[in-house]
Amino acid sequence: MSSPDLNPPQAEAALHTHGPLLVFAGAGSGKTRVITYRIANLIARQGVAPYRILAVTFTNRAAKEMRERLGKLLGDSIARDIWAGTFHSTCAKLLRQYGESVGLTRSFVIYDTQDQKSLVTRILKEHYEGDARFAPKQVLAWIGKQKQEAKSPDDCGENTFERGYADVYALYDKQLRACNAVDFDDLILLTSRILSDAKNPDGDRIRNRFEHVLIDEFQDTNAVQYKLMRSLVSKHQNLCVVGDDDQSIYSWRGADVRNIRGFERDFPDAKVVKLEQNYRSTAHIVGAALAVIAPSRTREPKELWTANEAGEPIEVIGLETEREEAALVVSYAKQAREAGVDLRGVAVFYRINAQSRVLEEALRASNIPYQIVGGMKFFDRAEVKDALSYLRVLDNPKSDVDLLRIINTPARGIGDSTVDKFTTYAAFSGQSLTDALSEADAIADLSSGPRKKLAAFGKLLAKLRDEATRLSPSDLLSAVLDETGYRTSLRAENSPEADSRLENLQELFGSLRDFEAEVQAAGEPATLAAFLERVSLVNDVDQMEDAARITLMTVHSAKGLEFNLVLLTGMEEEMFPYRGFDDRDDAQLEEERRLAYVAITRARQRLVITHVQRRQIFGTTRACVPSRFIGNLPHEAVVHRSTSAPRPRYVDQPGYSSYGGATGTRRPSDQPWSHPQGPARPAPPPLAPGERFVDREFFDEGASDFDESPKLRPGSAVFHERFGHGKVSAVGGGAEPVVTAFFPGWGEKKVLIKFLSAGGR
DNA sequence: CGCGAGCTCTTTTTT
DNA sequence: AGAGCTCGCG
Repeated sequence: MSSPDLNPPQAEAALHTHGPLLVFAGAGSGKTRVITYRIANLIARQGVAPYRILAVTFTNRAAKEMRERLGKLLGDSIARDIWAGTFHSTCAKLLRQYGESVGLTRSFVIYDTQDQKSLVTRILKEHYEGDARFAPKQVLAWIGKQKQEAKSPDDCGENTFERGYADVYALYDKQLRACNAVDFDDLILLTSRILSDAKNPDGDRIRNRFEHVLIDEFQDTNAVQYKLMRSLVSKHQNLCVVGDDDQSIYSWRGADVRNIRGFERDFPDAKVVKLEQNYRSTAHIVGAALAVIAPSRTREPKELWTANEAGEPIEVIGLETEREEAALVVSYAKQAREAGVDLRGVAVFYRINAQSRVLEEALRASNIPYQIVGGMKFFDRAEVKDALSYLRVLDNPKSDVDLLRIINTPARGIGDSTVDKFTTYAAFSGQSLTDALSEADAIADLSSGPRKKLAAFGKLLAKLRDEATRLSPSDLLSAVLDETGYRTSLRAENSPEADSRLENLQELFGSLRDFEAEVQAAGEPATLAAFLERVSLVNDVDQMEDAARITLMTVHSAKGLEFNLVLLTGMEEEMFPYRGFDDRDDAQLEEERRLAYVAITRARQRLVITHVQRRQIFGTTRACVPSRFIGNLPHEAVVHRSTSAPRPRYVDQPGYSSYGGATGTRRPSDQPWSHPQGPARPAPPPLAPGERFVDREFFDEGASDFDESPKLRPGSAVFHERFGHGKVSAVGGGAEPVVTAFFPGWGEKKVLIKFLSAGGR
């Protein structure tokens, strides 16, 4: 296997067989090739049984691709036996088999974000009526964080405030178990518990099962995942982790880049290999990526390089508005299509999903075939979730969240007050809602009408559950849609919206059919449970179609993918690096920088970067200046174009020193960006309330084409009679001249601009 | 009880 | 800008 297929470090990694191995795999350095060759080597030369190899990937799509490649090297029947999947899907599979000791039966369901929210809302209503301390979203974020750090309710809650959260956490977990349900974080956490419980024989069973463990995208593992991994390999230490600290972009969901940076501390015997030659991109693109990541403070030392030719220069294009930007994307796509380029190789990236709509509209209007990854997911649509809730509650009767979702969908006269009394009864008698349904006649609080309706609903479900034992999953779905009247009620609406819902249900049916065919082809039974699990754990990248269309997605979704032509849009301060409501700290800014690095390194041949002067987003118009990351690009690798004359802009824009080639190659400083207009601007005298805010210095000189209201922008310092000094967080568009501003001591306030004056400090 | 209008609130990135 | 929610009416 020291073949010409692999360069020396690649071969070194691929031929490693025992003990811990850390592979730093630079972008485009042939990582997947190394992983597949290494697994092939373990099987073909070392005689390791394929089913004793676990390969954890970041997406199910990556797992599938790995399997396909291995299929070519070793044959499909061997490749099929390898355990390959994400942390979440692997753990789900293990819990189906070994979940009993942590309180799960085989038919447990996986609650998604929406389900979690409805469960927590119900708990808060029941136990904390009227307590404003708890907002479901915040509580869930906090619980998620604890779970990602492997903390149980008893392990957390240092102060009173957190203690309150910990109590909700305990109730929430109790409810989940009562529902025979888990959330995403539980998949990892519960598996980890099984493994680290010395008294649990299942832990050893799992451990013994895997002789070799491989983890890809290791820089994006969190604390529980790390813990799980350590106990998984504690006996044999046959562990190979592959990653790139420069591509760590998931700290916001608990990923800890220290897992990769500190790997050698926990595994002192680890062999370390660095893959530094990039085979993917042109030299210009590699150079651009390096220049963007270079100012990063904390990096594992490594040198990415390429022997590829320089290629086309990177185009940086300035436009007026997001609509023009979309038109530019269309024109590049058209150009590509007319040149006979395969549209599969073209991608459009953006920082946040909200940017996709304008792009989508423009592409649709121009008949350019495209697909969008992310955003509103198919399986998140209300009608699809309704149908799935029926299936889930048939499979797992204890799932109260699902039962509540469908108890009055379609409307069957069971209103809120009936539901309240019913759930109270169930809680009081300690039953699941499904069980309580069969006693509907005995609920003293209810009058005969609601009792009858509940009982009828219970009979309907019982009938369907009976049919479920005989029908295939797809036939069961048909039965559900018919017998519940769901289809009929949508047809009766006779509206375009209802028609599109019916189409979506048809699509769900189709996808269930596809699933059955696929699973049966692999010689396995197509169970409803397996389908529901797959639906819970697929992401949009997994679902990406391999059709001849261009692809639109966030930079996060693009991780691990590559395209011949990448159009990277919205490269403006505040958008990318993104700044939401709050200022960000250095660590967050570093992550934005790594995100930009990921974006650039997805491109093979051509990279086009666009930025606009003003952008309409979240209902307001923002003035925009080019991103500091544009300022980092090496002069010689870039051509600048603009559809309009350059306009004046803030000269002290941090991290951005040259635009249109004005000042050349000076390395920009990389300061926190919280004050784009620069610190310590002299304060103009406050105006009397009622006077208009017209401080020229605060606004862009070239912005006369804005609209009628004064040109405050996020970050502008303002003064208000009552609230004092503050900072604008958003500018309200439309007729009302209002802005949202943050005032220390008062919080976010929406105020009329006429009551504001320019306020320095 | 169900529906609709108006209101508020949010607005990163996702398994 | 958009979704989701609450409130009031039929």
